[in-house]
Amino acid sequence: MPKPEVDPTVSLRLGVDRTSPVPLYFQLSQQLETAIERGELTPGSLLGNEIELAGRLGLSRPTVRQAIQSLVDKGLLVRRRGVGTQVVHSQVKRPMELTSLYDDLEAAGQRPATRLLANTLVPASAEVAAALGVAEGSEVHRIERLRLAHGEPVAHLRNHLPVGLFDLDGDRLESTGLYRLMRAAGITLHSARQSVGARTATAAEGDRLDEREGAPLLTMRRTTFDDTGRAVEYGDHTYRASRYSFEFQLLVRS
Amino acid sequence: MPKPEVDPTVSLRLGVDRTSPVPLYFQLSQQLETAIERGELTPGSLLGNEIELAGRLGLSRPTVRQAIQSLVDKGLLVRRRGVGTQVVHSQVKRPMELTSLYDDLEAAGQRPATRLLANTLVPASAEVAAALGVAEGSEVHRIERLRLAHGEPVAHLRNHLPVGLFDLDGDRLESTGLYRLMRAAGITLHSARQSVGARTATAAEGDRLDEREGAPLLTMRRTTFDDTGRAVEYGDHTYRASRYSFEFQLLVRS
DNA sequence: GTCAATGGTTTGTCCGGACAATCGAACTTC
DNA sequence: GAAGTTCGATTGTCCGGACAAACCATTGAC
Repeated sequence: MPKPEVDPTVSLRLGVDRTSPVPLYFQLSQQLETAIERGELTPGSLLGNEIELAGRLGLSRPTVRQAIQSLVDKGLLVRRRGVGTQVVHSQVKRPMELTSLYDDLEAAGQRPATRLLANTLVPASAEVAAALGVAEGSEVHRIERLRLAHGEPVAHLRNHLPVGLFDLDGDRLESTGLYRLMRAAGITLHSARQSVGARTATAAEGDRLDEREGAPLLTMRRTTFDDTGRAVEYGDHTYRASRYSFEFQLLVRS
Repeated sequence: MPKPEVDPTVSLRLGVDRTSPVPLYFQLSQQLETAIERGELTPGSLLGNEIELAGRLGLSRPTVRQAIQSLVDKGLLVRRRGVGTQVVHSQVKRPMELTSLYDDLEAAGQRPATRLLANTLVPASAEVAAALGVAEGSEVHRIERLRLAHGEPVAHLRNHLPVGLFDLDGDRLESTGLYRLMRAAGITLHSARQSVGARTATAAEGDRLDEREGAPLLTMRRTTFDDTGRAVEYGDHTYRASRYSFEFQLLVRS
């Protein structure tokens, strides 16, 4: 019985534009990714071997491998030596990224809004100084914001930032997220150290978030670093557990 | 004024063993990683250009690049075109991985223990069936465990698993983590979809975890998939917020 | 003094080739 | 029929080279 299993990439309109400044491997990986998203490459199907694929596209094998590897890193493909490359049966949504709550809510169609509660300079407490790597008592920015979705409070965000990093404009703080402002100021975010916990609301916290005293809160503390290793932000956030939870995908790094 | 900034890798004892079955790029990346951990490569220092490094080690540039790239992916190094490769000023600990609580506690020296509360076969509820991709009402394993650290309860773990995946031995469930058992059974874990939230404890939950009713709990729901896309586990866990929080590192994928 | 042009350094991308390691299936042997 | 063997297929690793793109410091022009 002949196996009618053909390389599913042959029917795809794959092809690269060599006049484009976009790297070839990136063009290919994007085309493959959209094909997977659209279901044109069905989960579990083999991809056809690299050498043949390279020949058909007029690319070298290293270039094709680079494209495939980037999708393997994203968790969309799985390679097996001696077998081939398969599309993962994916419930894959998105790995946990370093995004701001604002972008998350906006992507979910939740119409985020921000109410700026405070934007001042304060002496750094011991905790803040340790996180930001500055001297205790030295001046740092302190921002407090209330984040709303559909007009309802979702989270209380308190952030401390070193001075002189970029312009903290009150208007812009209300119209977008902090991370977007930092990126726009030329800061390259690199990594963050996070701690997620829970506690019950005090009376004051309850007032702020429209919850009762004793209501469950999700807490997140985060120190963010840029690619030079500087701490650029320290955040201490509380979320209404009734309105928010962290959703994310984890990949096994092998 | 002359800059005495020399390539710090020259003083390192770097070298590869070509008779070893370990890939050359892996040998190099490990040597670099340990050098960074030991502080022999200080944060912020340049690494010396790839071509010269390759020549010194008797390797090709692609191999050296592969080694460096793996450390960039781990967040230990940063590359800049026209500048060089720098060691990140790292607070880097560990990116969020797909680990079991058992391993986490053990790594932290917390002497974990497990009390097996239940290990039965039950018909799948709608929620479990949807998560595991089986028919509602079909039989699935149900495990309930209490996780202790230093003899104190830390978390209540309820897991559902499809039948026929591997042998669920009660003794082994008490002596190690679930993920270790799965890996030992030849299952290749690939990814997981997680949701982290908070709520207050009911009276029954309080009893189990040695907390009062109304105490804050951290909740985590997780569906884990293997590399074929099968759901291999669905977990519904509650942690004592007073004793546990999630600590992890996030990297910006660029 | 300030700004623009220049050039050197370094990483980014891409090529073509070679051999090894691993997997699965077909085949052989008992 | 079952177990071991062989073999083709596919990815993993490694090499050497070439040019492009981006960054930084220096130089030059105004």
